[in-house]
Amino acid sequence: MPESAKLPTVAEVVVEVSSPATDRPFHYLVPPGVHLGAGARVMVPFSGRTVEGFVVGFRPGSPADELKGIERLLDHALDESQLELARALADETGATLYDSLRSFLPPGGRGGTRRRLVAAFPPSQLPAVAEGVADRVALVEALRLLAVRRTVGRGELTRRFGGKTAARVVRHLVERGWARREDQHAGVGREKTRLWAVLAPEAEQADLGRARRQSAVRDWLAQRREAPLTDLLEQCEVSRSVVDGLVARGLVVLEERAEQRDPYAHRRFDSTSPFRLTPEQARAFSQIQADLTGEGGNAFLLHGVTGSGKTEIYLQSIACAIEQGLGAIVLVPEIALTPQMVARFKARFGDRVAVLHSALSEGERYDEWQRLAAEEARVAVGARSAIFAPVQDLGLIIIDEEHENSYKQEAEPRYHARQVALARARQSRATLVLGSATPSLESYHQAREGAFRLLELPARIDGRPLPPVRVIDLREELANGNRSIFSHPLAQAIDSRLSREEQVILFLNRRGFSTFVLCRECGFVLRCPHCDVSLTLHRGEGRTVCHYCGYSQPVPNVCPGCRGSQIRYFGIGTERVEAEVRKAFPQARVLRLDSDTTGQKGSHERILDAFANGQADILVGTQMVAKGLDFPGVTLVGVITADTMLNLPDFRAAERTFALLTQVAGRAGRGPLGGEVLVQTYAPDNYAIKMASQHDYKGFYAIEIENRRELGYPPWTRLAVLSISGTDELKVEEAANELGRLVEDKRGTGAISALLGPGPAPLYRIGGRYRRQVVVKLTTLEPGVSLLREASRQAAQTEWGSQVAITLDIDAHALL
DNA sequence: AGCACGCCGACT
DNA sequence: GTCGGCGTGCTC
Repeated sequence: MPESAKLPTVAEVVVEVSSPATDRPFHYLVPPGVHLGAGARVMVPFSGRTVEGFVVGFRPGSPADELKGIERLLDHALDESQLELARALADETGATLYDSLRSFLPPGGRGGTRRRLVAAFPPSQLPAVAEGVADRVALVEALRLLAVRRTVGRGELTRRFGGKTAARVVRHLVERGWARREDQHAGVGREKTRLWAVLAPEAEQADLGRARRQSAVRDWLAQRREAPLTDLLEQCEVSRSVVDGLVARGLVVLEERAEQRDPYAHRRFDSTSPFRLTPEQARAFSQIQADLTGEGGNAFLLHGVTGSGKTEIYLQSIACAIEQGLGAIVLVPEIALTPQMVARFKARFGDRVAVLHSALSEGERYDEWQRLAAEEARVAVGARSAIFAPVQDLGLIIIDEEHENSYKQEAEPRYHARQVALARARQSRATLVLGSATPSLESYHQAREGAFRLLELPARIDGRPLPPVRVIDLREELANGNRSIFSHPLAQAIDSRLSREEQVILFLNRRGFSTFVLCRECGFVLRCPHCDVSLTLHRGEGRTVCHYCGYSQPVPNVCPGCRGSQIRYFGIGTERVEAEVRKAFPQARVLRLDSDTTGQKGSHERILDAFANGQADILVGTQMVAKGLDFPGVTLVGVITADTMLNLPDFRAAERTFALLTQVAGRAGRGPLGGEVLVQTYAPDNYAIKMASQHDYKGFYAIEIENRRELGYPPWTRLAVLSISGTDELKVEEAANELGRLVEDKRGTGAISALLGPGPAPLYRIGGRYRRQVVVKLTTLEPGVSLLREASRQAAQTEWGSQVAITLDIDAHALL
């Protein structure tokens, strides 16, 4: 820390201006008497304004320094270890150091100023933009946005128009008086307060004369000295004015106290004890236990088939960590962070668990974060960003379903939770456990190379077999004249389950009713005006919807192309499956679980509870029904079409198909009645479908790892994607070509093994923005990341590059 | 990123 | 003259 000599100390500050040009420390004098360490959050003058920044280091002052001073110390938000991790994160992902540092602050309470634009005109009176005004198109678009939403974030405008145009548009709107800027300084502290009534010490004997209610309250309060005001009013059945009377007499004092919200206060969790482990579970657990109680720092890949009892191993490992005085982080995919999952952890560890996920309010998440920092809670359970949680003396990190895509953040900083977990575990000598029934190719490869220790659970607990999987060739069904969405075997299987009063899950990875609307006369297909996709019919809403940007329009009665009436709907979604089930099996009680039926808070839980309680026979759904659900009554799982994911133009298509089929198949036969799985497909010979039907992960891995080797895809290389997007097609193309040339120039170093593109992204247009990409295969991260960072920085300075948005994604997960 | 500065053409 | 639009360069 700085030692105040005669010359003032100079602090190195990373400012909250996240751009390549400002992604370096700036130097400021530390005012005398101010004590701050690395990681402090400060306000500093910067280019004519005051911005927030993080102190990342110090150097001694010199007489030659002509520096500005730090204006204000906000707090000591980060410590040295967090600084170190943030630096590594920035280096590995190409993100700015500021964005990386910010990840370690509590979500929601994250510092920084949120700049927003607020409409200053009535919604009905859209101001007219004069002809010939510069940026007219952008101005009109911004005004339309403001008219609808009334407030628009600065970041969104930047994404839409590019930095310079966005800045001009904002200035124009403000100067015309059509909008005003609003700077919301997001402080970290956002405590909820509650009024408490406290009895003054000399109050008890005071004569209150005829004030009957006041003396009643005084007597009630005398027994407990203090109580929350709301409780008092309720219990004593008096109004606030009675208490005010006591306050006026000086007998009671009202105090505002900070209160912690407990998001799970209304729920009861019956505590559970550890279950007896099977011999296989015990073998796996003992290795984790040995690391936790010994040296630590090892990484385990827990490859356990569905229903093999991975969660119980997690729970006992956490218990072991807590016994050692260590804390733990448990990551689960966002989609699996259901109340059922949380309940399992709460039931075992009670208040020592802090839950972090997006369904909590900002304040609730902040409180949970603080409970971890204060060591009141020792276990963080949450989605991706919980890997940054301030768990003290971290001893264990668990990533459940480690192959899940939701662990990859698709915004700056573009990290993968697994990669941050590895760095944190290394730093704290913590034990890392990656669990999955279908490990990512990357992780299994690491295990084979010896970087992870492989722990295997090849069988289900209680000796239950994995369900047999039957692959049904839809081409044959079609040849036999069956045009319905249920093959004969599937229809029969559903029928038999219904007659035996067993339960069925039907899975399809697409929501909506029909995936495209086509005119039989002229071939016109209804498309999104902003995106490169066809519109999906949502019959319940009577609209066709774009699944990428949310655009929707009413279902047309006649073809917009030829005015003909032969409009037909093709492609199936879950809404259609539900309708067909009701038609084919009118006696069945059907529930649907997808993001259309789970819009309201709690509806997800309601649907699952209803199914668990046997209030429905058939559950139709998207991936939501595939993950982590445990319904012993389900004896049949039907996959309506396995092909939807297989044909995506992405190098992970086979891996995703295999994983999803395995996961969904795993929902069957978890109870004593056993179960089976029927998979309908037009590609029964595809290796992903075949191997999934045989529950053969190793067989799938063997084929896929060779495919990846031949094509030079991960895990044999690190895949980086430079994306170029903008509203002007020509500018995007020119900028992409320029960027391609710049990357090509850097190939000589050997870090870049292959370069694909520049070319249009498979989804060429989303939300009115054209998208091109340069795909790069790296042999090593360093100097690969620096080279690509440099290329994108250079491209941003070119004529075209400055007018589009350029992003860099290291270890990109999808190429769409 | 966002601010100031300085150049340029179009107006009172 | 001078006002607003737009490119350029810099930020401790």
